[in-house]
Amino acid sequence: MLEKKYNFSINEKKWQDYWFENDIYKFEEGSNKKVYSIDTPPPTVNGKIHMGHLSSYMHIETVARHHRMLGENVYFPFGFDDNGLPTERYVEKVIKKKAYELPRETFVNICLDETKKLEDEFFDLYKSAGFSCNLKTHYSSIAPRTQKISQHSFLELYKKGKIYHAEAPALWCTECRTACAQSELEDKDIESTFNYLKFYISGTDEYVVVATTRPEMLCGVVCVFINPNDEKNKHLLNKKLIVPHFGFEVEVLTDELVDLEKGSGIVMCCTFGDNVDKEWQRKHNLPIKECFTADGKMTALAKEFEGMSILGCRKCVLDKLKEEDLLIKQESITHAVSTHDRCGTPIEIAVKKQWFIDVLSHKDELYKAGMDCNWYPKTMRARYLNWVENLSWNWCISRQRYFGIPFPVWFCKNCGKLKMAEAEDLPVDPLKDMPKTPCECGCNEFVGETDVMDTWATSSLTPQISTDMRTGLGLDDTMIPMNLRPNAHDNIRVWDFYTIVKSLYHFNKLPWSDLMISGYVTSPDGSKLAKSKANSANSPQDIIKTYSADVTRYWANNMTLGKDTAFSLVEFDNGKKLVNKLWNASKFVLSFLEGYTPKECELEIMDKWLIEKYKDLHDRYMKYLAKYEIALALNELEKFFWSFCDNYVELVKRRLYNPDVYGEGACESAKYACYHVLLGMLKMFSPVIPHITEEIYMSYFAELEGKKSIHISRYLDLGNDIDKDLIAKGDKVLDIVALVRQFKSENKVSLKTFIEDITITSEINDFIKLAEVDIKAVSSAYEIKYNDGEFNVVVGKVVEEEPITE
RNA sequence: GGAAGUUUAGCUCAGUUGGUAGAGCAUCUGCCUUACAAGCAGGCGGUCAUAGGUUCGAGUCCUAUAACUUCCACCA
Repeated sequence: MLEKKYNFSINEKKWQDYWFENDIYKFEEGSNKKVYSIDTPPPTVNGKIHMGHLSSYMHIETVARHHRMLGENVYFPFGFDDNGLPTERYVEKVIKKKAYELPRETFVNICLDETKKLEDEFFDLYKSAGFSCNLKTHYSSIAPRTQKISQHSFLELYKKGKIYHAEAPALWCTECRTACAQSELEDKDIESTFNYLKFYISGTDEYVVVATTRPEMLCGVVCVFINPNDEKNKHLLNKKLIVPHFGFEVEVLTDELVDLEKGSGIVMCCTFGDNVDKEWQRKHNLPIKECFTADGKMTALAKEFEGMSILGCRKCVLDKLKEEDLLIKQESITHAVSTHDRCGTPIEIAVKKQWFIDVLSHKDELYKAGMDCNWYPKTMRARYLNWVENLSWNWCISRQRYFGIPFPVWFCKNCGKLKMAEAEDLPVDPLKDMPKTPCECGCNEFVGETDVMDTWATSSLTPQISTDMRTGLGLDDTMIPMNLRPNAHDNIRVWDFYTIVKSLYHFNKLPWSDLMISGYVTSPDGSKLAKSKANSANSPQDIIKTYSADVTRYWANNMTLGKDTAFSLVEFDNGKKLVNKLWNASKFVLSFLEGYTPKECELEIMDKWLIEKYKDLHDRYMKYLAKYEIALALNELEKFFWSFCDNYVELVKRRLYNPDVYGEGACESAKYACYHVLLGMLKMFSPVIPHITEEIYMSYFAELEGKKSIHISRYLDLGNDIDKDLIAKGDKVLDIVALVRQFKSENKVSLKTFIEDITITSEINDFIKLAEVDIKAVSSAYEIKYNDGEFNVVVGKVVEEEPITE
């Protein structure tokens, strides 16, 4: 028997431990069931998890549990993304020191310690949310086995000519002192000034006006551009201009990209101030002048400003220009500047030796791959395609950092030639290990590559990393394509894109067939939820503690797929009510089922009706979930459940209470319907609210079904042959009951008040007569009278005494 | 500048392939009914952003407009 009140804090813990200890969710090796594999997002280990992350995982959870109950063998791995810049920045904050202030090895060791601590915290949270992924054996993106796969991928793609090492312009963060990728850019509105400067024409007293937002880059000007159709300025061609203050001369060149309308129509080009400069440098083969160092200090080119920060130098140069009467005017502007998403520092372009994966020459294939994947919701495909179309940089995978997977590469001390590691020796650390064979030039001494890989170079291999946990096959396509990649929409251009790149290049296959894209949880005012706010009162830990994991999961699963939702605690109340109602309804129904074993019997008409309604619900529920529309499936189920409580149970409870009055057969029939429909509903609720459904299931159904958990049982499928006619007629009976209730409500009497008679006019009286006993019981009526005709119900007089049944 | 999304009851949102506008919350009126007052019954409340179009019929399809949101590009 179920207790009077359900205590979630005791029960949730109880079942979490039970599931964990009994390996309820384990992947069944050697089973011949259909496999359903999920490429679980490994959380980035760089701080706290907020409600947005949690809700996204709760969607994945529901899908995993759903497929398990469809009878599939669900591969639901788990891992941590615990290397790379995000982790380094987290650690730098914790220890209040920059990575470069410590010896490399010391810093890496601190990273390993700190991530371990955080991972324990994450682990507890995942468990307390009732997650059914494999928490026992998880992968880590810094672990040796992962390093091996990642380095192997590097070697393979290098062999295939997809990776190249080149001194080329790359996006550079002066704060993190590393190169980064296009996907790490984030626009930020920054206040600045547009400065109109005098460029004198060499050998004359005339000058032209050139506008710039970056006067500190004057020392790096390599030429000046005008539009080839610029009549006003064409006299400048073949003349030289003098760069203000710095005094050196530059040529005037033409290019279509120059906007005639902007500024004076004359643009200075430095290498590199922005993307266009990068284009021009390549196109016109311009010299490269480095104005600043890796950490954002001006170089000797800046003359007296050497050593200053970029912004400091800007200010001093402007002062100087004013002093020398070279600054005509300044306009205040706010413009969008590309910044580094990890630290918010404006991104520069710097030339360094970097490792790149070629993506620009495969745009077409990458575009097609996006077309071939199934995106849920469909509109998310556009974001991917939009990103691929706008790609303008090859994927720079090298980072001048420390806590990452090293490149398995050395350089010969003698000839400087690259030396790649052998696949069988992986993983290698080129700073500790040495190649086993000499260089082609005969030299035996090497210098290891100090750069490390971008974290996405590794996490783009999660299909292989998680497969490897099972098979130990490393870089292998045994489980490719996986069934599902779930993540939030911010990761489309990053993780999803890079994973497609790797899978296409390695195996010429899509990494997965389906993508399920979650929306964001925003603050109540609609702004982004920041990780920094995760410690507030609404931390996942606190929410789960206060509202239970089930209610939190209910909340998360009510979000429409792909749509951002403002976080609101009010929404949790519905979940609380549902859980409470489910408990009470189950308690009530089970009180009649004690000792009952289901067996076929002659069914009363309204019991048949309920079964048909259930089949209809089951059908719609499955169709929605097949499209990952969890919220809609849940909504259908809830509507059915509340109607089951308020209508069906009310209709049959007297039959259940009084078999002596209504007959054993009528009671059996109600029990049959109650048993199946309650069980079926519990199963359908269980992916979303796994704890309370388990508690109810285990108290009664588990033994009869011979299962050790509801979560490894199958859904209750009562067939697809739905009798729509019976459903419509039964619904008419509910209409009659509703009209009687309305009558009593309008007359302000209790629903149990007895009435003399009900006169029903309808065209389906033969059917209604079959339900007469139930109608009489629920409406406390003495007598039902029938007329043929258009549907109408007339309720008779209220009477004082109890009607005599039979 | 390009793309996507949103606009439905006071609030938060559902609304499958076109067929009489839905739920929860809020509010109001009742009801302690042998599971549940964290409940039950009932009521009030909507020119479905605007303007056109297709259709026997449009919240749903098409075209334009407006407002808001997001992504991308621009960054001289």
